[in-house]
Amino acid sequence: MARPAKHRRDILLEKLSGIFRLYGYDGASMSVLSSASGLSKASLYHHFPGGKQEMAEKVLGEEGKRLQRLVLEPFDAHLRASNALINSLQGVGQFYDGDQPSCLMNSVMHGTGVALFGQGIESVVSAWLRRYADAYTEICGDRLEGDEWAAYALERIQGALILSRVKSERKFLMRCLDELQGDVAIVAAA
Amino acid sequence: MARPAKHRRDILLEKLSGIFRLYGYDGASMSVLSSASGLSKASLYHHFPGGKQEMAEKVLGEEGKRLQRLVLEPFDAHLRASNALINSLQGVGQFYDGDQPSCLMNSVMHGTGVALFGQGIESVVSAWLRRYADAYTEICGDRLEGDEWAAYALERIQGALILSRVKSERKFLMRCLDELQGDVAIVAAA
DNA sequence: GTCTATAGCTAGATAGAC
DNA sequence: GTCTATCTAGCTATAGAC
Repeated sequence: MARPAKHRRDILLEKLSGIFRLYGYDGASMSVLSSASGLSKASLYHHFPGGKQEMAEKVLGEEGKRLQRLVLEPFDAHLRASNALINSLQGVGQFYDGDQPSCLMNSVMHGTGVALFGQGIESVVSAWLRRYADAYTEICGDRLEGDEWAAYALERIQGALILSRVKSERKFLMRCLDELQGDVAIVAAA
Repeated sequence: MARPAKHRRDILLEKLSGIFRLYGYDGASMSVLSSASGLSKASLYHHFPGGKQEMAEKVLGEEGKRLQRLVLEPFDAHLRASNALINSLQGVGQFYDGDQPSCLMNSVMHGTGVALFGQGIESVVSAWLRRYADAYTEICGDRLEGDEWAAYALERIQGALILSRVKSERKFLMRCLDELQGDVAIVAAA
């Protein structure tokens, strides 16, 4: 008997995550969350006594774990910095999956969500920036250049997500990730 | 007597614009729009009989005109393509003003706003992409490279706006615009 | 753990006085 | 052109049966 409850909770969180991603925090009403999850509003309150805010917290927590696993953990594997970076960029492609990839953290960073989650999101983004800056600094030997490349990489990724969503084409994200991996390979070979 | 009514309407639209930018479409409630504008809800309905949707339409219309004037019009001035691009990138810096610049179109591209304004925003972004692609193609002589640079430029700009907002620092946008102008100058000189 | 029913409130929108 | 007062619908959240 393989713990179906936990499994179902993961699925539930994924459904809720999809709604917050599409609607943002204020746009994700309890009615929408209820029909998307297939549970009544009362049942949702049973699972998340803190209501919508707790749902968003849990969903963002899972998203943070996913980012940690796919994008940040490659840097803990004691690889060469260039290989860790390339693995991480491939992880980014998995992290932002689907045909119209978009960033949950960006979706909830408006209206009520800013006050509730802005600080947490800022610290996640900062950690991501720091990892990339450290790795690229190790590759090119210049701290300033490493900082600038990290900002450059995150800008391209986040901007590509916006273009992908606006134009409904995943290719912007894919091409951006390919080019970033190319950058790393070139600088690492030099 | 210099048409104070029109002047005040501009100011009103700017106040409303700031709210939609911060809160998104769903998060911008009539109460918030009312207190931010200093007008009662009934007065807002006098100016915008179509309610919140019409407010957002008018605000997005003004934003479109601003983008046209600051970012796209440089390409109609019969300059060399490289100079037009550099002028346009300086226009981007004016278009996204303030200490924590952010994109109104991105803010309303969630929840209800997608169905209402998604198509209009897509066409604005496409026009922007096309202008940059044409100009860069003229500079480097390669259509494919022009298309790719246009996507690259818009990704960096939109991504820099996200980083600027998350980290509350305008420097990401400024550095990105400086580097894009540097790119253009280098390729134009080659 | 799930539901129906509903409380209490706030949303968008209107009526009508001034 | 602005306001207060108010409507209805939808919101978040809870009570209580099963």
